[in-house]
Amino acid sequence: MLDQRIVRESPNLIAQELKRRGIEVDLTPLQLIAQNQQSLEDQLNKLQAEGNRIGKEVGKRIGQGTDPNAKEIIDLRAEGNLIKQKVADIDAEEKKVAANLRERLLSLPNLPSKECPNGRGESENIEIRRWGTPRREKHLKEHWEIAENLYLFDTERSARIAQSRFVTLFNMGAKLERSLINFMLDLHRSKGYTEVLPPVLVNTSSLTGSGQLPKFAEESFRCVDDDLWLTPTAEVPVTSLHRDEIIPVNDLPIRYAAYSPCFRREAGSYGRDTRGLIRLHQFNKVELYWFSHPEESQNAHIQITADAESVLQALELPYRVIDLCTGDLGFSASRTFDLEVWLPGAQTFREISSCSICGDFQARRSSIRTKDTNGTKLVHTLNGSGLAVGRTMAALLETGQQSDGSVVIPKALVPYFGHESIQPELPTQ
RNA sequence: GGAGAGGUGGCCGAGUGGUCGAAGGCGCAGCACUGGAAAUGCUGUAUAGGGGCAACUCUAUCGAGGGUUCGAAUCCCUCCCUCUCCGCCA
Repeated sequence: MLDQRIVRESPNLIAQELKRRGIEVDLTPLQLIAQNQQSLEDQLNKLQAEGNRIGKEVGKRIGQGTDPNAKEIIDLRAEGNLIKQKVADIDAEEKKVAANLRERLLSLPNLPSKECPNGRGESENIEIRRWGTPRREKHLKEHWEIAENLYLFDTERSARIAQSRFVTLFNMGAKLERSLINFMLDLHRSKGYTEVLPPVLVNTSSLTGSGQLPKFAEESFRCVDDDLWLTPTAEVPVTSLHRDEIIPVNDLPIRYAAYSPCFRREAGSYGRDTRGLIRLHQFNKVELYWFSHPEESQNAHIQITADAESVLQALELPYRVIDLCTGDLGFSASRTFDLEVWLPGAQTFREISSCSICGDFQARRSSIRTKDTNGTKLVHTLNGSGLAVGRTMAALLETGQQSDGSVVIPKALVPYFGHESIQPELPTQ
């Protein structure tokens, strides 16, 4: 959420920055609403002050022995009643205007950071570095082909259980998923992250606090009877972990590594990535999340990205780092580095982690502050996948595939997985 | 699900209609004392929005929302949450 004061005083600044995202808005109506809200609040404050004065006067006079039924008291009471009526009217109006203002503010995306490159969309993103050597041989298989022979997962039967875009893992597939989650969490723990296993059902306030609501309701699964939603990413519950808190400055930065299943409707992606583990309604993810002092957040962004990269490096998975341009930026982000892993079967890079700095955007929505000698201020929040587990498995299978149908497991994962490779002749039962 | 108790400042805890934004304690910060520290003493210490160069001041907030009243932390209603006991359950 953007600062109301800026909306009131210099909305052009906002309009200018939103334009970089490709959003053309006239903020004059919003400015008028904000100013109107403030003017109503001002009137309200003055009336309330008058009402308080009368109330105290009555108390004082009765306390001094004036007969509660004396004319002067009755007159004061009448005056108080008059003010009460006016207060009720203005208060109702102010609430209406304030709610309208908030709703509109909540629907505006974050402003891109100065460093974020301008661009209209995906095609104008900037590659900033690569790591590792991609496998470029011909006839490499895609992960679902590899998995079929090894009987690692089944998507068709999963449609019987749930719907399309769900997966059931079996045997070495299930074990691989489990070992990847443990591996990632241990790696991040060793760097000082606090491990978190949050609720998977989150309420409306949590989704609003991190920016998924009100604009993206159609992307989340909802339990209508309970005001609860299935979390689309651990970013949501972890943000709300400190909602309405003032974090002591010495506790910053707070760094969490949260594992959670993630649920997304993937509305509007019909026909895309219909096979395999790339795009599912339910997938596992280990999410990195920082609450940072505002002055430290730039460095934090570099660090959280490096921490996400370290997983790919440990797993020997080649990748590249993309600096998303303003037109491709997510709603809450002010700048984002995407990590794209190389998928040898598809001969392409695919997003496996998105490392974003949100500035005070989520902190203002969620009211998360810190206090130092200069006063109380909003913290900055950052998030990055570390990593999406299903896509990691896809990359591992395609990268480790051998001509005999087996898959070699990277050394770092062997202690977790318990096998150096996955062999076709392993029993499937 | 049934019965009962309760939700007050960073924490504990007083407050049942009139200078209560809220006693007291703890914690924290500053100052004094000390060679240094402990102990002690003094002072300060919520958040948000408005006005003022500032000192300061106004408004709101005692789980949330509504009501009664000139006036509500205090009375009434609704909801949410927590705890205890019983039932059920992985």
